[in-house]
Amino acid sequence: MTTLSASMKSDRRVRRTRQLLANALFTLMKEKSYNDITVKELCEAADINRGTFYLHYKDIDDMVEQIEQEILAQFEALICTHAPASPDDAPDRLFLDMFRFAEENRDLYAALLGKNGDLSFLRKIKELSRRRLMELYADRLPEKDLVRFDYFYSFISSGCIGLIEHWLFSPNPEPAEKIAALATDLVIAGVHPAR
Amino acid sequence: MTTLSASMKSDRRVRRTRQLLANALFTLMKEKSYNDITVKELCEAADINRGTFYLHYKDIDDMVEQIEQEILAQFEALICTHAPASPDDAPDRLFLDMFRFAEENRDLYAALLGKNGDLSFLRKIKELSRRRLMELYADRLPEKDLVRFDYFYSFISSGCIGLIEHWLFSPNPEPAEKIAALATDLVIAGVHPAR
DNA sequence: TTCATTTCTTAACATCGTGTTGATTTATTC
DNA sequence: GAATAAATCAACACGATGTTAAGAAATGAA
Repeated sequence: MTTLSASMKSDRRVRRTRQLLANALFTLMKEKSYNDITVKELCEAADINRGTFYLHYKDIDDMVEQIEQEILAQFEALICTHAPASPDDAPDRLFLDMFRFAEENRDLYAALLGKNGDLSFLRKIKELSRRRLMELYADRLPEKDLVRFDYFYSFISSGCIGLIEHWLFSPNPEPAEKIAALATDLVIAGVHPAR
Repeated sequence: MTTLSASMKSDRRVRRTRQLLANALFTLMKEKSYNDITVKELCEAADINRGTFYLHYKDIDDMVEQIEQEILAQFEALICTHAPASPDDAPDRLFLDMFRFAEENRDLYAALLGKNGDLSFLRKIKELSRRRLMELYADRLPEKDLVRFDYFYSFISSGCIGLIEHWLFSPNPEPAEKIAALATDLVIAGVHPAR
């Protein structure tokens, strides 16, 4: 059920079922808050027997959680490949990878960050980004004010997620490269247009 | 039911019932995702007859929506009192009001922005802030790049909400004045600590 | 205070989604 | 091809839902 035996994910049927369920969920989430998506209608949308759902997940929350864990693990692995930057480096490369990753997982991101999405997912990915940014750029700390430092990176990581949200739902989205460059600009040169 | 007759809100019993329900909801949301808070347990927590709930709300989603609408209307009224700033003004005053408002409605904010909160509320309040900031500082637009301008303010408004989140859940929160000043700094002087 | 009005309570009801079961069929791996 | 594992199907008890009608309690206005 919640046990992910080795066989469970290598079996093509399992992958198929889970994929169908995930796709159906993302589709339904475009129109309905996932609070009131029932297991019944999810399975009907996926054309999967309702009993089968319970072979994989405890309930819909559990399903979302598993999906989130998987994607967050990938995300963490990705941003941890970046070595601490040299003093003059900008976080271009890190941002680029982050935005590319969002691009590759557009459907999932759109569902979980959309208007019927999951706030806890937003918080988790934001916190991962924030922690990593702080680790990578800890040496640039203006030592006098630690609290301020915390708020700095809360602002930045939230801002970047804001960029992703705006980007995901814009009619004709720019390539990841452009957004990454923009994010770098904002973080390096400051955000105020009047500057 | 969903009809808010004039009498409905002036009657003390109505105010009492709705207040009890809201408090119970916020309390339950500290521990449970509001997906799986049932009407039954909510009413038991509020010590309100279950039938009474349905005199006020269609379901829990409807309840949350009504609460959000009310607070968002107040928020919008608040930020619309601010006249367009003179060219050299910083958004201190606007930020200060925003953070004070969050402080006054701490329980509600903590519930709706907490880990079991509502992403659509986050989006709405962010979008209101963003629109207002753009209206107030439209004249500072660096005309060459409109898309960039959009992203600018997505970044800023998300960043500010990020500050609020970090602030709400920090063990001993600073006064609103200090956060407002910090937000202004970030927006004016740029975010990068190395500067 | 009194009285008409409105809200809250109580209990009962049919309905629907839930989560589980056992038997059967289908698909996959080796 | 045979053994294994997953998906289907039908059936089940259970609990939350949303609604109803009648009675009790609280309210605001005269």
